[in-house]
Amino acid sequence: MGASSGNLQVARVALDLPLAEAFDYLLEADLATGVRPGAWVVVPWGRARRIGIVIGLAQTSEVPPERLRPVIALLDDAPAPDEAWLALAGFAARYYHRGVGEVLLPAIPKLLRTVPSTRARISAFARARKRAPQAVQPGAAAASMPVPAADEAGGLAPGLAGAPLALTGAQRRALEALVACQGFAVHLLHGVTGSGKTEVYLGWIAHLLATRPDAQVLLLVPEIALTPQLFGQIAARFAGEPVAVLHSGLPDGERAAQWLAVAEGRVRLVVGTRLAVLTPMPGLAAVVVDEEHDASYRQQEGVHYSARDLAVAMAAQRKVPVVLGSATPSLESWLAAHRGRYRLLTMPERAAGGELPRLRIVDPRGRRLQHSLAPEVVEALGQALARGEQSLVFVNRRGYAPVLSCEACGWLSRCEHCSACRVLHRLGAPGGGAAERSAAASTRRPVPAGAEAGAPAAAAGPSRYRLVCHHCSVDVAVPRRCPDCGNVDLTPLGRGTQRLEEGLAALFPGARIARLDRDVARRRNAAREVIDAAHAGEVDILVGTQMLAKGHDFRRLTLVAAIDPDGGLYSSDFRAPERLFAVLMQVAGRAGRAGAASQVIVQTRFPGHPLFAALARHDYAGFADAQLAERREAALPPFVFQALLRAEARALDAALDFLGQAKALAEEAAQDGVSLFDPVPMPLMRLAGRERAQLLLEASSRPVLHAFLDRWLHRLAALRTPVRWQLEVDPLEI
DNA sequence: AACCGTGGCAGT
DNA sequence: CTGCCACGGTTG
Repeated sequence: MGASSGNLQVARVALDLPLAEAFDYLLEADLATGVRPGAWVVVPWGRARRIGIVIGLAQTSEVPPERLRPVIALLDDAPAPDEAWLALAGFAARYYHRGVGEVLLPAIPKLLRTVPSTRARISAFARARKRAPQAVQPGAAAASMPVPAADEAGGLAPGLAGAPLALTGAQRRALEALVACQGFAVHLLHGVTGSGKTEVYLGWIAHLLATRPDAQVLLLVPEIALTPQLFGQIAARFAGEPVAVLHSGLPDGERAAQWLAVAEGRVRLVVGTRLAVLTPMPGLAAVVVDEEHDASYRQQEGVHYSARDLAVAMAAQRKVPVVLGSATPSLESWLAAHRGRYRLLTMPERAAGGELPRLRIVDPRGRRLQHSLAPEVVEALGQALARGEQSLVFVNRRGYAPVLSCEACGWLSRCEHCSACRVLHRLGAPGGGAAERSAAASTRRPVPAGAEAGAPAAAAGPSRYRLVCHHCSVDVAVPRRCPDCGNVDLTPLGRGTQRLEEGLAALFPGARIARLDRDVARRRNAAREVIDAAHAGEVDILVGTQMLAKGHDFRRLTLVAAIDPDGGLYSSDFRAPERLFAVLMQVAGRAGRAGAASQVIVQTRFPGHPLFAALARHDYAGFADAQLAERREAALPPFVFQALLRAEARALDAALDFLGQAKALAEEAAQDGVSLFDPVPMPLMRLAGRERAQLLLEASSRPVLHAFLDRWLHRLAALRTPVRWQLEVDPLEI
């Protein structure tokens, strides 16, 4: 155990392993002088070799010297050591209670962290360095960013003029506050949909880049937001400025090239999804997190970090300002603004001068519904159609119907592997037999009247429908008769996007209807085609999920109808109302952006719910304050701090047993301010054939939480168990 | 995580 | 007696 003394040169190396520890290696004389923290090295790992990052140097090691093996090579071709990057990874590792290597190495593109073969004539770094990011072209989409050409790295000559913009008073005030800001500060930019937040970000970024030649700025966006529209705005503003784009959909070579250009400070403007936050940025001068409330900032694999929270931590470490922007900020950010930790910048009006849409709440109960639509909805759609204006029908369920049932015996289309029902999906267009792939993306002509008659499973034959589990993706044929009682008359319950699309086609035979959801978007470019068609005025009614909610600016859209968005209202998840309010606000915000009078109709069976009253007033602040009061009363986040231990095993009892042992250990390590709950099966208890359970714990403060977790995890790691487990800090779904 | 060695048991 | 898998301990 005792540290050996002596004059060793030891490098502590972080490796891509799910282990908390870094590993010690000897630095032999030839490397001892060149290796610093942050250096990229090749080390032996058993019989293999791995790339690691040196996180520290020492003269001694806990490991007996005879067991230390030497560092094989220093990758002197790699980016220069970046201490700020190490510091951020160190913070993330401590905060999420994981190893530094688990944070650092997955943040590096695969091509750059594979051990170089001795036969390769040119290193991966040299290859990646040859391609440098280019300026964004107007209309470029993230998936089809211009392929960087060789030797364009030096192409930073161009002017930054950008089109001078007419800013609203609120935009100008927000921009002035940002421009005046020196050092670390968090700004919460709360602007209603259409208030022009992007112009404020871009104006600020332009100012920074114009005044500081070496500055780098990071613009984080949600997954779905890498749209042509955003790149159009960037291109208009930053003519000729190379822009790096980082997201998980890039081909390996391109990802490596973009990443390296950022890490070496050759690109000043970086736009990316959550993973971009862990890219080294030597010149970081500012960070923007757009739609900061968005759940896609949470990494779901490996270390479950929040890119928004890491962006704030990084800004604090680097002493630079950060802007969190949203029309519906997370309650965590809203509270921080209330308490004065964040500076609140408000933009209450739309930039184009358009009125916010009028909002009506319609109760479908006891009404004569047509294809599950209340008369007010049908009438408003008809009127918009007659005026030649566009409508958007929002349903947050994809597929044809959420469940298939047997009314004779109560059978439901449950998934065998998950605790959820399989969703009925239609494979072809309602009128023809074409496959989903070809039919869905294009706008359709109406189907012959009566096409929807009867229950589809029976009327159309099972081959045109499938039952799909949205959790494990198992996809089975629709049974011809009830598996339990033999009844041939199976009934789809509820409505998804496909069934609503079909209903609308029957109601409005002359209308051009297009659907957009994840099924449509699966086909390459299909989402783009639908959006383009909508922009070109080739669509009268858009039907879809929240995919339609973000970032799009449909000029002729004057009606938004949200159909039965009730799922979130009385859910066991205390964050459900917050998410529902955000998505409704966002989808409502698609209406009337060009200034035309517009309306939003929410069809709901709970018209008296205060959420809708606040929504009708466009009153985010009122809603958020009421939610915070409830959360305070119930001692829920953001007033307490949570962590969740999840366990997964073939049998539920094994998972629960493990969590029981974990709880016993926790009670030994517990302290004032920490409360432990009982192990319970997870809401989606069974997933892909694995049984899952969880143990929730709460603490009165972050320091208390982290001190407790340190002691607890130490004991937990010593517990040998076949159960897979993982700790989630600040869990979003409980 | 990936790899190795050990040990149990079935099969030729 | 060999071969295969399952488990558990190690990797510096």
